Amino acid sequence: MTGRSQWKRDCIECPLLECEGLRPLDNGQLKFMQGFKQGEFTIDKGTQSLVQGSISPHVYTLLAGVLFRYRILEDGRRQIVNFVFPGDLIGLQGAMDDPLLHGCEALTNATLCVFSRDRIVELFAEQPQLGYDLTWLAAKEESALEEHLVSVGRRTAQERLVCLAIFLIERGIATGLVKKSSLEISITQSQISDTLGLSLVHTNRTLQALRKKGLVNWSLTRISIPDMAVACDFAQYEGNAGGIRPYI
Amino acid sequence: MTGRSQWKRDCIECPLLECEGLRPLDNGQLKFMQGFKQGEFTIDKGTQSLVQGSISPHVYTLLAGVLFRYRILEDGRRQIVNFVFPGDLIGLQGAMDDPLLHGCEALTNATLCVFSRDRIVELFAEQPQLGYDLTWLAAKEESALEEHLVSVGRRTAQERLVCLAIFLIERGIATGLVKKSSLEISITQSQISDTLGLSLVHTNRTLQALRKKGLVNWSLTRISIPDMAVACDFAQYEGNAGGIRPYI
DNA sequence: CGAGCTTTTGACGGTAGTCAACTGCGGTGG
DNA sequence: CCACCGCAGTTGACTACCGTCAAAAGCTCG
Repeated sequence: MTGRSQWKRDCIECPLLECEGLRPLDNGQLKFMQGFKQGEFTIDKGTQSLVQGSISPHVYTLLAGVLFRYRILEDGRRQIVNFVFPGDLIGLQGAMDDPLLHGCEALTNATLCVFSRDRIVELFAEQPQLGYDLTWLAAKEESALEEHLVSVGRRTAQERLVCLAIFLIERGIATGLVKKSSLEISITQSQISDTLGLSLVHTNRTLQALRKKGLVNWSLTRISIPDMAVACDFAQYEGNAGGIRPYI
Repeated sequence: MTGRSQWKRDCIECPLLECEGLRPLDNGQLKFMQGFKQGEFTIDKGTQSLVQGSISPHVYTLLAGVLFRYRILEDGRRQIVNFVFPGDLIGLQGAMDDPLLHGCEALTNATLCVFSRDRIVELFAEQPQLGYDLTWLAAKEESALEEHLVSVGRRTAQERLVCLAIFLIERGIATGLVKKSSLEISITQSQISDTLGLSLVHTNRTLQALRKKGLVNWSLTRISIPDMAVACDFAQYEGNAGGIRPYI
């Protein structure tokens, strides 16, 4: 795990408490989490956090920033599997006995909250509601992956791009990252293509086509969708990545 | 929910207790599950169980048989998202407040164990270990979906087919469905193509090519892999769908 | 100003999709 | 009993979406 280690901020000051899209913890839960929390650390944009293949003794909650998770095949082909927004949990799979099958890279500078995987069992025993929330998060993640799978398996290149844009914007809205209906985030076309199972060149051409159609404007630093309803209709997107989520 | 309703078999007689790949429940857990269980029912091969879009008041554990889960777009395009083997949980997402985004169809005659979603909270409160197991299952499912996503996004048609075959056989072994190193199950080529994001015709041709290469033999009723090591190598498959799983 | 990354563009090729017809098999019913 | 139907699989011809290769143009940064 790379990154600069930091002080241990109190959970009462947790930045996620002010996040619109997240259901805040109650006092008892905060107190428990305070003891559960091992610390925080930040990572810089572009750096790896979890590394594929390693067994991590930790679980993390993303406090700020955006990451993405990916898997890489032996010959280098990469598939980006999902994006991680504030409040999302990382490393749960690794915590469940198995070596980590995916890596994680930061799209922006980010800060993570660290928990010990060994003590997850305590969490279930002492805070059933938090255990339930953990399952909720896992189920939601599963649902997002399913939608993603539908895109890659059955949607055309243009539809995939539109779906991804909508998904990211919905998640951005829920986590307060969207301003003036556009999401400021740097995703390279190479990353987009690895997300959608397309080649870089084709991704580029498809993006241009969508700009021309006025469906999605996606530059290196910003995503915006002029008319969300039209876009959803075009891509046959129904998923709901918004809504209130629990966390930690 | 279609299907014939049945008597309520005791959990002590649960067929899953004898399944090699599943970690059996202890007596306390069995007792709890007995009260938690609402009944059983069977569905016939080819029938729908969960229906996309509905809100189900139940969660199910598959006791016998094999199902698959899928999502359908408005215009009819279908993506099969995963296969369900004995011991797997179904409907967790629906239980977590959201309308069900996928449907479920039986590949064989199957029998399901029914639980009430309302009482899931009790489970977390009274049986933390089972709550943990639930999360474990969700995390494992997530992991399987990721691997599937890598296939559809980044593997060639031949690799995808080989991966799927390996995955199904591994799961079949773990649940005792594999005999003489071949899995007897009826999956149509149409279903395969909807799983892998390919067209029906291309799936057919790819299957033939793999038969010719001697990598995978996949007929309407049976899947077998002559040399598992060679197949794994060919498909760059590392995932581990085997291993002991918890259930319920 | 040059190095390196990202985007863009052009040309070409191949994997995979579409359309369509035909075979084989099992079940149903006249 | 056999014609008929429906489903699954197979095959051929054609198309096109998308991948690969290659090169150039913009940008950022040291």
